[in-house]
Amino acid sequence: MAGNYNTVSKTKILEYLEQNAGRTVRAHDILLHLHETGLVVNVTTVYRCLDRLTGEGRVLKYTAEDGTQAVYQFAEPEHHCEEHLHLQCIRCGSIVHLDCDFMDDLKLHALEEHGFSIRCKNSIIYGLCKECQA
Amino acid sequence: MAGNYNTVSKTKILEYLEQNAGRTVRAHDILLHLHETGLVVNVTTVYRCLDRLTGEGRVLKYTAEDGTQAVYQFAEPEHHCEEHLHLQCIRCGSIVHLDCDFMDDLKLHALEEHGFSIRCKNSIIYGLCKECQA
DNA sequence: TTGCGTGCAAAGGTTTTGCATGGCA
DNA sequence: TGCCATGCAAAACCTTTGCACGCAA
Repeated sequence: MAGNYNTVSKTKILEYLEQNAGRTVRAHDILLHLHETGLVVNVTTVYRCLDRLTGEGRVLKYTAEDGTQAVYQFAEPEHHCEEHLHLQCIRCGSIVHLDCDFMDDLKLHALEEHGFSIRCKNSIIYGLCKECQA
Repeated sequence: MAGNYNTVSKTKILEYLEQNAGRTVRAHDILLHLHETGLVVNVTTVYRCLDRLTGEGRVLKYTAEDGTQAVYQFAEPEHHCEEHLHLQCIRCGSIVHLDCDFMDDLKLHALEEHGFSIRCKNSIIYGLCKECQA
């Protein structure tokens, strides 16, 4: 089974994602960070670790607003990120978790009024956060 | 100013998008369709026409669920697609317009409770449509 | 005639794959 | 020891760019 081994690369990548839990990061950011801390890994390894972490549900994968590359976000275990939507600021990249009662209203409305069953995985709503609306 | 000229390519591309208004299509789909109808155009032209149409607000651009490529959708002029979110079925690709009063509630909730100002452009929520929930 | 649109070829960027080697348990 | 993870190089893939030519208005 994949993802069984806890290697240095995988651990360090998850740590970095956890430190940046409030935003999304690109594969390139991770690579740069690892190199800065003295851990020389290959891009391929970064992608493969991210795949495993995504498969384990410990990391969420989205697409950057420009659509040119994938971005990754730490999935805080106790936050149940698979069950609510995320809002991302197009200026600073910060993430807002829509983990409130309104999320239930939204799911219910989509289902009852539009016959649509929302899957939060991969979904992302863009906009501007409080700080960036100036 | 860009987009002034109404060329055959641009017209045919918009027609195809209008015929498929209920779903999103990829640049490759457009190219294939044009070739099938006997109009031989280059991929570059397809991308450039799509850019102009997107700039004019006549076409919406998203990212496919897998994040590997861009998808395009006809923006029905009278529907004000810039003002509401869209739900897309991950099985059949069909699009549901969230153009109802609930959309106002959602915008208001995001703003008042999370300080977040939603931009519908590029945003897409994935899930399963009525027909595909079986 | 002016300037935008197009085709072609090439490059750009991110992500994936094959194969041999290295490392975890 | 057995299997998974990694590095390296190359490929795949979508998309963009430069330049010369063609076409719309």
